[in-house]
Formats: sequence, structure tokens, C-alpha cells
Amino acid sequence: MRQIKHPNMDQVELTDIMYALSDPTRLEIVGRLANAGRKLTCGELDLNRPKSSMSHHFKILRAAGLVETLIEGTEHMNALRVAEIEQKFPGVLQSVLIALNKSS
Amino acid sequence: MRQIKHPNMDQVELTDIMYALSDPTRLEIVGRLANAGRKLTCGELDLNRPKSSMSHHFKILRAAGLVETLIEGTEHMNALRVAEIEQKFPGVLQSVLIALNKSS
DNA sequence: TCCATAGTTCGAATATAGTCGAACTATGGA
DNA sequence: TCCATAGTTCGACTATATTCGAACTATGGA
Repeated sequence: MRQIKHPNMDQVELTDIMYALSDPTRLEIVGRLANAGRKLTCGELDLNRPKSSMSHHFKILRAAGLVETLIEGTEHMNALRVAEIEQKFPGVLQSVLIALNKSS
Repeated sequence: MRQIKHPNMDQVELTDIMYALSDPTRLEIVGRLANAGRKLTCGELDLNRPKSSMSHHFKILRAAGLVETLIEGTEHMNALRVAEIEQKFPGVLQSVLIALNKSS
């Protein structure tokens, strides 16, 4: 497996996005990716959880079209698909990110 | 029970909102309430599901602070708490409603 | 008082999710 | 080639959700 496959935006449903953002761990991941302003490895996010749990959450974030993961060497670089999500669901991710930053 | 109790907005978490909106049936309810522009009874929404299922979904929508239910006679009148949600999580519900109307 | 209406609650079945250890894969470096 | 690193996959367990029929509650009207 050379690179991880990601869904096309037209395959992504609003419910997928909502579901992915309904878990505190995933919301935390999304918030950190947004604030980092650069690609982060899973390890850099370190939420004190086993690798398998983190992997599970990333899988769901990818399936929801929220996160894009590029394999670079042994690392998986993760980034939010902000622009694409914004185009498909204007305002949704942005307002969630604003709400997230207020509460944290 | 005279009237149904609703959470205060400061008790509502972003994850509650996201979770409530992650189910297609509930998203449908929210969309219809928004478009109706007036209070609707559970029955008026009629999504072809048993009363007990609808009641379950309304319970979750109420718990998330999304829906307010006023008892009037034998009917339960439901409305979105648009203004309050907008104040607490600006843009979130509104952008979801726009996305909903596009897809429907 | 009796009945119909509108919804809630209960209970049980089924399905889906979250968690985490252990084994696995892929890459890069010594 | 051997090893370490970074993540994924698998499997099992536990927890939480969804669904829906049946029984219940509350109100209004005949």
C-alpha cells in the first residue's frame, strides 16, 4: 500500500462529518490539526492513547473526508481537508473549529 | 409532568450537538423544523416510524439543546432553539441547515 | 365518566462503536 | 541483513445506540 485512499468529497455525507465530530477524541485531533497549521504525525498528536485507538479514530476521520493522510517514509502526515470541506459544506467545519477554540 | 425539562445552553457540549446531528432521521427532523418556520407536533413530522422511535430521537434532540418541546393540550409542539444555539455555537447550526437544504 | 389522541416509558433484541493488546507491514538506517 | 520506528489490522470484550411493540400517562371532548 503506497498511499492511503481517501474518499472523494461527493461521496461524503453530512452525517459522516457529524458522526466523526461527535467523539471528544476526534474533535481534539481535528482541533489540533487546525491549530497546528501544518501536517502532523499521529505520534505528534499524542493524546495518551494506544496506537490502535488512535488509528481507529483516524480511520473514521479519513472516511468522513475530514483528514488526509500522506505517507512520508515511516511517518503518516495528517492534515485537515479544510478547503474541500468548506466547498462542500460551507461554514460547517469553520464554525466547529471556532467553537472548539472557545471552549479549550 | 407539566412541561418537559430542557437543558440550559451552558450544559450543552459541542459533541452533544454533533452526535444528535449524526443520525439521518434526526437530521431530517431538524431540517423540517427549520423549514416549517413554526412549531410542529411529532405527528406532523411523520417519518413513517413508530411513535416510540420518534420519541427516542426527540429525546436526544432535546438533550442536545437543539429542540424545545412545549406541551399544549395533548400535543407536543416542537421548535428548534435556533437563536440560543447560534449564540453558543455561532454558525454551526446555520451552516448545517444550509447544507441540508442543498442536499434535499 | 369513558374514550380517543398524542407522546412517553419500558423492555428486549440487534447492531454499531470504542478500547486496547498483540501481531503484522512498510520504510529507513546501521 | 537486522533492527527500530510508525501505523495498521485483527480479535475480543464492553459499552452504547437503534428499533419497535406493548403498556402507560395526560389531556380534552362527548
